[in-house]
Amino acid sequence: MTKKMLLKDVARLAGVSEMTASRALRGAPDVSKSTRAKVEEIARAHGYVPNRIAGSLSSQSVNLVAVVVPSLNSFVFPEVLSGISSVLKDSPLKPVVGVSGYEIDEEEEVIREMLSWRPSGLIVAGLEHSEATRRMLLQADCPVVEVMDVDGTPLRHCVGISHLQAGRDMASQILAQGYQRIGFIGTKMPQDFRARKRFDGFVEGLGTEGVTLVDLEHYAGESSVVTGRQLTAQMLARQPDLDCIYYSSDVMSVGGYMHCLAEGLSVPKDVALAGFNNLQILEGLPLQLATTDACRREIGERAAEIILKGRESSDDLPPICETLSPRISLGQSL
Amino acid sequence: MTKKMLLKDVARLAGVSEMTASRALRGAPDVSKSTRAKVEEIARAHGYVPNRIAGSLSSQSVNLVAVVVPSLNSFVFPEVLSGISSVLKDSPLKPVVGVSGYEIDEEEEVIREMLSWRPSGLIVAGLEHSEATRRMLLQADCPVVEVMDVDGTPLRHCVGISHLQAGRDMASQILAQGYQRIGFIGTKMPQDFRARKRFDGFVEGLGTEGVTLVDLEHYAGESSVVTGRQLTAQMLARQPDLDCIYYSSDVMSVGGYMHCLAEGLSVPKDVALAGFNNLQILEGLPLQLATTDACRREIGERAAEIILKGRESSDDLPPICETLSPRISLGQSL
DNA sequence: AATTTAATTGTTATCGCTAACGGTTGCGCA
DNA sequence: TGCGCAACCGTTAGCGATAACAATTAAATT
Repeated sequence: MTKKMLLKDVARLAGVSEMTASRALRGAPDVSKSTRAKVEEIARAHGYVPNRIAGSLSSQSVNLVAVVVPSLNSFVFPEVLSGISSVLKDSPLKPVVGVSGYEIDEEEEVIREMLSWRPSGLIVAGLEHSEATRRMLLQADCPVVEVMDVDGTPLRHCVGISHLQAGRDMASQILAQGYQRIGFIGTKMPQDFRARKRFDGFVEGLGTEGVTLVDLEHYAGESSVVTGRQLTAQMLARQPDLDCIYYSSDVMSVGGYMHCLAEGLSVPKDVALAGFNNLQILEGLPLQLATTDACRREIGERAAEIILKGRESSDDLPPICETLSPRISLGQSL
Repeated sequence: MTKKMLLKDVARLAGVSEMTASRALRGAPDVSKSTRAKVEEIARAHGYVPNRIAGSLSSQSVNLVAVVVPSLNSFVFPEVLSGISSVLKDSPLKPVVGVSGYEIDEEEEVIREMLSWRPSGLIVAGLEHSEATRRMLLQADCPVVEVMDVDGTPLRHCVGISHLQAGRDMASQILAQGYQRIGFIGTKMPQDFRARKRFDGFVEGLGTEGVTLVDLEHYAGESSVVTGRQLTAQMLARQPDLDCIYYSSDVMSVGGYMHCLAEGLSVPKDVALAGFNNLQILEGLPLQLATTDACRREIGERAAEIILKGRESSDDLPPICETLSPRISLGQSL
């Protein structure tokens, strides 16, 4: 009870060999009911916690799934995680999260760290990686799933939506409502490739109708309500006759809406607003803001299913690429 | 390049012993510049990723800090994490997050899993654990820090605030503003011990002035803006003459505020609102909502510092308990 | 030149657990 | 009685790295 218990201690106290104790505690077969009970009893009584470092080294298997996301503050990845967890729930696998901070070099470091633990699978947000990261992922002897985005060349497996298309679709919806003087406000712009793709798709979509952006703000920091509010205030000050703003995230569009509330502007009469992600935060607002559902939870679920599938089949899984269809909801702000 | 590289492969290719290769790659001293360069070059060229499972078993040290929190959706723990990360940044330690879902049994399982990896430290939210968890934590041969809450008996180290006091303080502030018909809305109530303590402190605080709660809602699900809005609507329908509502979280008070905006109620004239946590989401609102800063980031930082300190000193750290002082901000909603 | 001393590199022995395989026991059935 | 087959349990040999110590070389000192 005092010093750290090892398997051999449990075995000795139970009067069996280490191997039998190991089998008993792991729920492996070939152990009689009675000895299993005795071993379990002793282990519990002495607070034995198996050393998975040793166990994993020996069994050459680690029941962890590495999940690498850019941020945990952005409200978007916790939902992906929760999709992953729910699928992994009734399997021996557990998700482990790493955060890359929207930095491609940080991502490399995090992924190297993750892979050094030899996980049973790896799920990473995005298709853009450093060359070294790409090599690591290709050589990793576990299934690797790139998620969120399908605009690009997946290494092998991939689950996501087309952000280019999401941008285009929102553009066509906005144009269909008759808006003409349109602005865009985005955050993390150089680094957030998906936001960038939505922007590109949006501009392209406007272009097909001969419309060009009236104003544009690319903010380097992370999304937040207050940032959305400030940038909206600035943009409307610059362009008083703007009639619609598309934001890189709902967090920002909520900020824009807050600005309108504070200034007594009517949405969408004075200015229309649209965001992206369909975050939960939109739900309680007095006005339903337009957004595109990014299928975050489902992406997590599908990715986890691929990992599970890869574990079952001994040989390599054929490449899987699932493109989900995001749903636009116009709400009352367009 | 094709098959998985081991240290011995790197060593062979570099024409040195495994030990030298190991030293070179770990940046250990006693390796000549030239051989170090050669080894590093070969490792990089072949995409060698060290096996930390083996390394950790051998060195009997794992550079991970386990962090167990109830949830990642609640907007509150990511900030604690970020405090932890920032302190761990320039140390070899890396945080690993586990989620207990506000369930004491789930927490036990997650902590057992975490400890089975023999981390260098463990940070866990809350002071309430199952008996088995308590035993595990006492026996763990790494520093354990309980965070967020100081109302109770810490196992050893502890960093947090008094939620009882936070509740009392908010009560006295509210009473000082002259409110008398007061309601409380809380979520995760049976399981979220800290919300419960704030509630208890709040009721006690009101009691010292002879005031009792007019209405009370204990919602089982997680906090969200929309839930806050709905419960507020219901409560105000039941108690039209309520003049103030205290919420278990800012997420909920924002929902209450949204209800007021939607219904054209004036805050605080028609009803005053107060939340807890000082979440970032409060920042962009048209009206500053009253709240108490829970010192989340600082709690994370202090906890991480204790872990680092514990690593340095070979012998056991004397128990440390840091009680931070939450700051109330009245904003414009009281 | 002989001998320290420091700088490098190699050898050996684990780390704690589990895969693989080898025994032992007991029972059914011919 | 004796063979075959489960059911159970033990022995041996690593898993891939590193700590600790031994050995070698090179540089420095007397």
